[in-house]
Amino acid sequence: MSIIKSLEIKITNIIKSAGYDVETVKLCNSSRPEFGEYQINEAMAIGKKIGKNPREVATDIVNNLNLDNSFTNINIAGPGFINITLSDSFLLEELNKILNNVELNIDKQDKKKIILDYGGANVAKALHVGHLRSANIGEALKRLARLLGQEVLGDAHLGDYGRPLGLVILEIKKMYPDLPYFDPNYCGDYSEIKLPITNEDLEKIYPLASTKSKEDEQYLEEAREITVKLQNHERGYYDLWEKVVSISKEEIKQVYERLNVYFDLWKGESDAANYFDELKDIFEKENVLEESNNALIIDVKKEEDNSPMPPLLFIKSNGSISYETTDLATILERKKLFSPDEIWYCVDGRQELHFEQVFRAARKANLIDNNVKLTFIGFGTMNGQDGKPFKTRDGGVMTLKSLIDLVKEETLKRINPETVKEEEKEEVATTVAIAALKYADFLPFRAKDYIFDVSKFADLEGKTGPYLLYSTIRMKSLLQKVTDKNITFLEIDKNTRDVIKNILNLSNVLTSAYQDKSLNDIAEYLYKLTSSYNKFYAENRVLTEENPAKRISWIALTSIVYDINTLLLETLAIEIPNKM
RNA sequence: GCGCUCGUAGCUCAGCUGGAUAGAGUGUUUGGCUACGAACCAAAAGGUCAGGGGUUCGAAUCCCUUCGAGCGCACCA
Repeated sequence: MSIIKSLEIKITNIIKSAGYDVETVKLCNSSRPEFGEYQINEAMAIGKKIGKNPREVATDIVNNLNLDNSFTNINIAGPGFINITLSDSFLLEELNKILNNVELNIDKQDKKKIILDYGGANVAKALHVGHLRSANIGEALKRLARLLGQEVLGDAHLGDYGRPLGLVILEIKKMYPDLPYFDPNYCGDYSEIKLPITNEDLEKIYPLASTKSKEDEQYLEEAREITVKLQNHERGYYDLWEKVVSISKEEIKQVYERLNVYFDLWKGESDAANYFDELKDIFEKENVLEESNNALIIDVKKEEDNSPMPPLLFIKSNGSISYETTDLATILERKKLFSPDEIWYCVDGRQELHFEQVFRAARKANLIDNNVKLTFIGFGTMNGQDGKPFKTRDGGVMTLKSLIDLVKEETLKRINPETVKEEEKEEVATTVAIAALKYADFLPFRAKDYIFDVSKFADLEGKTGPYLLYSTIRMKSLLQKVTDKNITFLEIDKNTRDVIKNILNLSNVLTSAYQDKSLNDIAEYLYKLTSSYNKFYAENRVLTEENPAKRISWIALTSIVYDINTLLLETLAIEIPNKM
């Protein structure tokens, strides 16, 4: 259990023993440090509830707090704020407990099995800046949940189905009509055919086909037909589709790996489609399907709705499956294969209505147990500086690869030639660039739209990824020079007090990040902890300090901060280079 | 039209289940390397928390309203 949590429990009991009824007490960081390090606000809430002067309540509580030697400098201020400071003896004991294992200062969650759907990659489309958030946030949430004791399966849920693929296949047919895939009389083995198409070609084919389909009704109709053929696994077309998917998947994997994003499952929408017949049976049996305009729909309106809630389109009028239905089939698939306790969707916030429809339809047909939580984790849209969804100057989208390269140009300029070997420069620059990119992406609250600006990512000073890497490497470098044995906390002095306070706050931060499903808390905390340490570092000389008790305590402090930084950067999927 | 999200320092953003005097980074001005790694540290300046009203001991935070921005509203995914 974390240090703060154990104190909160202790204080709760103290308040109860003073004769007041409380559930859980929160030990808050003081907003007025001159009165104490922490404050307890409960006396005012209790006073209000039972109609007693809050200062009297506070006095009763303080009388009992005084009996515990964990606290010093206990005082009451204003309408009934109780201010306290933690005693040195208490802190020393607790810090030494976590010195060799900072995870002892982390509160775990009740164990659950979670499937996390993130990434948002689509076959035959380049990963672009819009995919950055889902990859970053999803990967970090996965690691955070694991750190807090959950079992998590990350699923790429590849967009490998539906009309975009129909369009791609159609365009390939137009370009290479003589390929055996389109020859109904071909009886040979498709795996022997060499496809004259690379991933780079694919990334060009889709936009081209998409534009054509908007201008040419006939073309669009053909694409629709091919989409149906694919969904029916028609020979030739389906084989070509498989080839296209495998080419694209390889490239997507590589870009994700560069971002330290690793999926446990590479399931796609097409896998879920295999569950469609079973899904349809369930929905028919539950009697929730209706016919409307030649399509099959599910009414998901509720009486309490005061906003538009369109019906969920189950089967389109041309017989093809909508992506709502694909998502429903995916729920069924996940239930059957993994029986999760929760499914999280880390996707663009604009899809909220879509998922609301899907969740409601799933509940209506009892597709999944009522106690299985379906959670929408929407993130803000990445906009350009004009406030509209981001486009490059020529109107296109910026790929993730080119964004990484742009930032790398900046980091490369600043690599220290005295510590980094020439042949390692490129790799280190890439690692630092990705840290800059990821950290800048984590800072704004998840659900808010944000303005995409390359210079924001290329900024390498101040509250940035490189700052954290640099500082952490510097701590490591210091620790490697230590010659003292038996490192332990022996004393606490005013130089280290601020850093220690930040160390204690670790679990609070992780818990609130987990509750909000937002990483900005962790990103802020890393900066706060690191900068408080850097202030200490600038004002004191650790290794040459003559007072051995001070020196050894300072080394212990450095060690804990280093361990926390390492752990949290790992959780954010930010890699730390050895030198930079 | 209906709904969702939002408006905080020049810029980019925290803070929002109500707590004491509003917080960072950046930019501007200034100081600190004979140094455990200066991608660092310190200081100054910068605010009608979009406007108005309400709830109360207390509001950036909750409620109402006006203005402004972005997004969504069945056969794209």
